[in-house]
Amino acid sequence: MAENLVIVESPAKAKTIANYLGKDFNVVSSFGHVRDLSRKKLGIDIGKGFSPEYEVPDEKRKVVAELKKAAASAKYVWIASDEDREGEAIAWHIIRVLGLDAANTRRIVFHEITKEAIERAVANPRQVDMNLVNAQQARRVLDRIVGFEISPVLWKKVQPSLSAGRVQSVAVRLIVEREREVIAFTPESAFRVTARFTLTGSSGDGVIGAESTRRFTTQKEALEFLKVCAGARFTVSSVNIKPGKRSPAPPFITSTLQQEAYRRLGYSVSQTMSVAQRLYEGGKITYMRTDSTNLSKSSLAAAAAAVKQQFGERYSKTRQFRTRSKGAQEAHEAIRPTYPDKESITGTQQEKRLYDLIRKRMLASQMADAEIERTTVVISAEESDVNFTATGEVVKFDGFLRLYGEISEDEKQNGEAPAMPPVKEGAELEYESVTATERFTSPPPRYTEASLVKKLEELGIGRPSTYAPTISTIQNRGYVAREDRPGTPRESRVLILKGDDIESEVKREMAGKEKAKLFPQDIGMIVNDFLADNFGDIIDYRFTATVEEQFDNIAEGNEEWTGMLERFYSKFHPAVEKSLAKSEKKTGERLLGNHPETAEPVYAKMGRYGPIIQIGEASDEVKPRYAGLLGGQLIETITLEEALELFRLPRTVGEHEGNEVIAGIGRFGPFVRYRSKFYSLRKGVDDPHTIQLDRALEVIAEKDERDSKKVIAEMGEYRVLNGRYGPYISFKGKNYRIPSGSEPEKLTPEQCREIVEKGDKRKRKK
DNA sequence: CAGTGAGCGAGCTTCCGCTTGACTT
Repeated sequence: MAENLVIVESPAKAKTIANYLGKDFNVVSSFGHVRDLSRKKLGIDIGKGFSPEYEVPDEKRKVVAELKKAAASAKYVWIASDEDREGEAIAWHIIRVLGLDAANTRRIVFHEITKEAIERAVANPRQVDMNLVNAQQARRVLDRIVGFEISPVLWKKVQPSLSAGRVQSVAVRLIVEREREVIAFTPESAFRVTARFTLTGSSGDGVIGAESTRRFTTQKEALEFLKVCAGARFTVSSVNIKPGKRSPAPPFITSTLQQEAYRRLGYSVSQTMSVAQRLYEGGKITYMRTDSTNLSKSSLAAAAAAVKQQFGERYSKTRQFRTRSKGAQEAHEAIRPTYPDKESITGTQQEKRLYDLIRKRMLASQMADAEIERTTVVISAEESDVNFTATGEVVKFDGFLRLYGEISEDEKQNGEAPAMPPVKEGAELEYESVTATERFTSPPPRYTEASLVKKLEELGIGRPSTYAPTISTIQNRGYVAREDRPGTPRESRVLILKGDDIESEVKREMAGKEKAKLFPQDIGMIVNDFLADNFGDIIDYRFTATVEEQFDNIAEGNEEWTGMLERFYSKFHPAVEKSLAKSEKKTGERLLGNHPETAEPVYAKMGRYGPIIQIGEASDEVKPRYAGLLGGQLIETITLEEALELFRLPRTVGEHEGNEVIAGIGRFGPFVRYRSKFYSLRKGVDDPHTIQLDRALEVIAEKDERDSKKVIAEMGEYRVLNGRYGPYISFKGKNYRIPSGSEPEKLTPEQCREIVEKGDKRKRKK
């Protein structure tokens, strides 16, 4: 038995370290925290100095038992959890849960997993830092109090099962406020003038694309300018060549990896994390939850060697980046390939692409700046004081761009800045065309998952391990949804001057088209407004930064952690009491106007099952009429006309064989109903408002046909069915997968029974 | 699962951060 037991947080890390430490060390993992506050109860005795009641959760029992056993047979226990607030607390909890003796327990830390770093750590053990542990306890207890005291207020005042918290509520607030900016935005248009010039005569040849230095607010002004341009003599009035350079971005941390994987590969935040997790477990990359851009010495050397080997000496430049994010705890390295010289890996397509991105970003960060020559040409005509400018870019030395090109939003739209033909001052030009295009200003952009992470990180809210879960939480609670929008058609006017003729055109474009953007939902807006009214301090963007400062004070030993909580709670708890004392329930009710025929009031508000329109006031005599809002409609913005439109459904389409055919829109979209069976209508194909009986019957027949094919075979209680994931067996309300290789049509009842029994066994193992 | 609800009441929901499974009928 090994004399030494080393406990780290992650099993993948344990495996690597074991290789460096050799036979005398048994390296095991705690799988993160081993205990926490009770899941059900508040778990804090506020009256007794905020004393926390910790429990080992069920799923951690096994790990703890194994750790205990391993510790009992070791002479020395080394706890090598991360060197940050959470890591220190993990170490302390392990000591308490395992009942370890301080005398033979050693706390060690390392920031990178290299032989040298680990040997240095082992040579310098220390004790658990209780100040740091207390800072974590303060953080934990504060988050629990905020979450577990505000959420029940929401259950009473808004809706059951809702939640609020220091991180998620700010995330929702960002999205709600951005949406309101978009709603309040009115686009303005102006005419942007571009021209294509050709060099003439002795000036050489080539084409230059240029843009006017002025924009014109009205079509009339734009037209007048084009008239001035017609027949004007254009010359190059100045040529300015400026050298410039571009530097590579730092290697990835969690938030930048999520952003780039979204931008370049289209991965969602959670997708990126799970692919990265697999790469990490396979030993292909370093740890993927990190806020540090630091690179280990050995990886810098490996990267330099790889760059020199692939591109030559001139391309290599060793750099170390300073971490810039707020509140970074820097317990790990940047995300990089374990072996930077390894160009590709085996794995799924997704894994290969993400690895490639991580590797290129890291190697590029160790490459030389790109050298660029930017040419700006000013073109003018005597007839007008409005000039044209053209810019061209020539890459003199590509440096890191060779490996990791940039894609800015501009470049995505316009492509690379065009190359410029060589021109001299005074060169004469002729226009091929001059085009005035009406352009509209855009509202501030809605958040994507990735840009929300970026914003949260800027505000210092949340940690690398929580970005992805937070985004899931606010979607699971129904506060926000990731949606596409087709946009609305908009006309843009275009004037084109060619020769002496000016033509006008109207271009149709889609305004406000969105893909995978985060949209607030009604319940998110109502909860946000409720929190803003009652708990403004908590959802203030600076709240986390303020408490983080206090946690830092505790960590440095300058403040008692219970004192800090005392001060916080003495202000926070009265706000909870006050919000409970207010009797009204928040439904976000909004009066849209009065019904044009009956003059009854029409309201938009939150119902038990979602947002609804209500016509009429509820009383003993009057029973109001209700209709649900459609996807994309908001209580805040729906108009009276749109609201009344909703009452045209459900409608009777007609009668077939003595039964009514009804069309409507339900929780899962538009449908027709026939003999109490529902048939979904495809968006963009059939509209429940207008669908006719013959078409409705077609839809019904199609689905009945599909359903009849659903049953492959029926053998008493066993039914072989066709499902979303292929054929399966249905037995007593439970479903079972059919092993691959067997033909579902030819299954016998005996084979079915076997499959079901095997399936049940698998389930029971869990 | 396809409507926005009788009445009453018990029981439930919830945080953030550290980790990885199990599970895809």
